[in-house]
Amino acid sequence: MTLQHELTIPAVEAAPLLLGAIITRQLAGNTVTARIVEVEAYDQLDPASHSFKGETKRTLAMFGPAGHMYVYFTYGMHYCCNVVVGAEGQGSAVLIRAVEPLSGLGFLRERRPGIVGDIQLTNGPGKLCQALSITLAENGHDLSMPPLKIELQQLQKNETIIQTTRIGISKAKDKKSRFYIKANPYVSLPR
DNA sequence: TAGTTGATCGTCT
DNA sequence: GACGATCAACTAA
Repeated sequence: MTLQHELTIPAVEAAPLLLGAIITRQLAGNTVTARIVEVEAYDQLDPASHSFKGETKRTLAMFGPAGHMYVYFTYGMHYCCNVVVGAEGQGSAVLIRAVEPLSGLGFLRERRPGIVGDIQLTNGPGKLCQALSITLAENGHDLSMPPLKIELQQLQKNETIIQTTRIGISKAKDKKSRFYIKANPYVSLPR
């Protein structure tokens, strides 16, 4: 079963599946691993989704095959990364909102100078992209291959998935498309 | 501690 | 020419 195959399902089903998945990032001789603890589902029927208005040059990767990366740049200074899901051409993706660093903490701190605690390194979409050095260069990358890889994992027995409303956007705020692991300290919080 | 705003640019209208 | 799936610094109280 390939990653692409496992993720060829609707975004709302792929989102909980991606919780607990392990990200392996190799960069400049360093290997960093992290676990996904918070995600958000987007599909083409969602007014807040970049794919809502159809395929454009910018959102091209979002319409590609599942298991690839969709990276976009926003607010003039932040990148956000998504895992493309669903059938090719469908325009569904799951935004990675927060991860829990497992190894390579030193490298992450290096990427985010001035950050004190471990939690603030990766508890937000813009933050984790900076920490993992994810930019437009990773747009469209196949996530079953190094240097950026995702492997699905079972959650621990004592971990629970919470589904709730979204954060940080103005359109379709009330959709319950956000999923996170209950009581995980690395989950981003409402402001 | 809650609320506001500046930074900064690719993409779309 | 306006805006955004954000973040952090600042202000007021």
